[in-house]
Amino acid sequence: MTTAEQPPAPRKKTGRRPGGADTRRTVLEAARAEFAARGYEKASMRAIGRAAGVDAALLHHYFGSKDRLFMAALEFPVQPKAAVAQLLEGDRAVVGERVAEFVLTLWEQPGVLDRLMALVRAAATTEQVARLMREFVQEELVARIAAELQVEQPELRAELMFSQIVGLAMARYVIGVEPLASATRAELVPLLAPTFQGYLGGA
Amino acid sequence: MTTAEQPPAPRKKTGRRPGGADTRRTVLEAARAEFAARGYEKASMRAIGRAAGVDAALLHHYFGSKDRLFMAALEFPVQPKAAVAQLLEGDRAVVGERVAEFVLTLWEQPGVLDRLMALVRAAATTEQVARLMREFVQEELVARIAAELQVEQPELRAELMFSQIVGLAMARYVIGVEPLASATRAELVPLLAPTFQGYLGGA
DNA sequence: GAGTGAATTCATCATGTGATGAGTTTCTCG
DNA sequence: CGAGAAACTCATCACATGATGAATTCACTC
Repeated sequence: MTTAEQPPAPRKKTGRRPGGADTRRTVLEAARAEFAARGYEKASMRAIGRAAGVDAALLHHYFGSKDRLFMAALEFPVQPKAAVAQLLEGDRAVVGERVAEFVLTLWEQPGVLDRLMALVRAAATTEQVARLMREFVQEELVARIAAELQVEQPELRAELMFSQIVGLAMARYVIGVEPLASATRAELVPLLAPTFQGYLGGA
Repeated sequence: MTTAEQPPAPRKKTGRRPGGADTRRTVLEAARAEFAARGYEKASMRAIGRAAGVDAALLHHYFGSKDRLFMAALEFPVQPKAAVAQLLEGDRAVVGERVAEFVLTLWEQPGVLDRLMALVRAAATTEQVARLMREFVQEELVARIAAELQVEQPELRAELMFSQIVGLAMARYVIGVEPLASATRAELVPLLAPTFQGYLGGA
C-alpha cells in the first residue's frame, strides 16, 4: 500500500515553467477580479495566487507587496485631462447628457468594471485609498471642471456630480438594487442627464 | 524587593465590577465608532473591547459573535414607513427640497453618522450586509415611494434618488472631498433639491 | 448571611494572513 | 554548450484574529 503512487495526480513542480506564458498579466487579471469581488482586505494573496494558478510567493516576487499588487492591478485606462476636456467642449446645453453617456459607456468597457469596483470597495475601507481618490478627484476632476463653469460654487457642483456617479456605482454594482442594476444605458441616460446638467449649471 | 507593590498601578481585576455601570451601552458605542471608522473587517473585537475599557471576551459574552455585535450596534433610529409617508405628503412641487432637508438633518443627529458610515463601509465589502441593504431599499423605500409616483419607471427613479443619497454619503464622509465635506446643509439643499425633484417626477 | 447567577477577565486554541529566503527549473545570450 | 539570470515553488516565520471555557468577583434574593 505504501508504493501506490499513480500518475493521475497533476504534480506541482518547482522551478520555471516551460513556454513563455504571460503569467504577469494572468496574475493582474486574477488580482483585479479578486479585489473587485471582495475588497482589498478580504482578497488574500493566496486566493489571488490560486485563481491565477500560481504560488502566492510569486506575487511577492513580481510586485513586492500586497499594496503594490493592488496599485498595479488598478492602473486606469482613461486620461482624465483629455476626457474632461472633450466632455466640456461642444454644446453646453447638453453637457449633462454627454457625461451620462460617457460614464455608462466607460463602465461597459472590458476590465473597467473590475477596476471601478476594486477602487470603490477599497476606498470605502482603506483610508489610504480614500486619500488617493480624494486627491485625484480634487486635482484632476474638480479643478478642471470648476475652471470652466460659469456658475456659483463650481467646485461644490462638480463634486455633487461626482457623488452621483459614485452613488450610481454603489447602488448599481455593489448593492445591486433592482431594477437599477439591470437597467440599460438607454434607460438611464435620460434620467441622469438632467441631474448632471443641473449640477453643471444649465437649467 | 518582592513585597514592593504600590497603589499607582491600576490593577486589572477579574470578576464583576462594583457599581452598576452600563457596560453594554458603552460597548455598543465603542463598537459603533470602530465599525464606522474602520469598516467591519478591520474593526477587531480586541480594539472595540479596548475602546470600551473591557476585555474582548466580554463582547462575546454579551453578543455571541462579531456579526451579532455589528447588528446590535447598527439598530436604526428611523421608522422608514413613517418617514416616507411624511415626505410624500404635502406639496409635491417641493418634495425634492423636503427630501434633501430631511436627509441632511438626519445625518446631523447624534449617533446617526456612525451608524451610516458603519453601514456603508460594511455594505461595500460584505455581501451579507449588501444584501440586507438591498432588501431594505427595495421593500421599505422603493416599493412605498414608487406606489405614490405618477411617472414612468417609478422604481428606477426612486433608486436613482437613493443612489444620489448614498453617493453623497460616500463623497462627503468616506472620501471627504472638499469643499463638499465641509459644506453646510443650507448650501447643499438648494443644489440637491432639484435633483431629487427631478427624479421624483416634478419638472 | 448564605447561595445563586450574572459580569468580567485570563489563558489558550485554531486558523488565516503577509512576508521572506532558499532551492529548483527553464530561458537567454554569448 | 555553458553560465547566469529570471521564473517559480516550498517551507516557514511572526503575528493578529475570532472564539471558547474556566476562574474570579460582585449584586441580589431568600
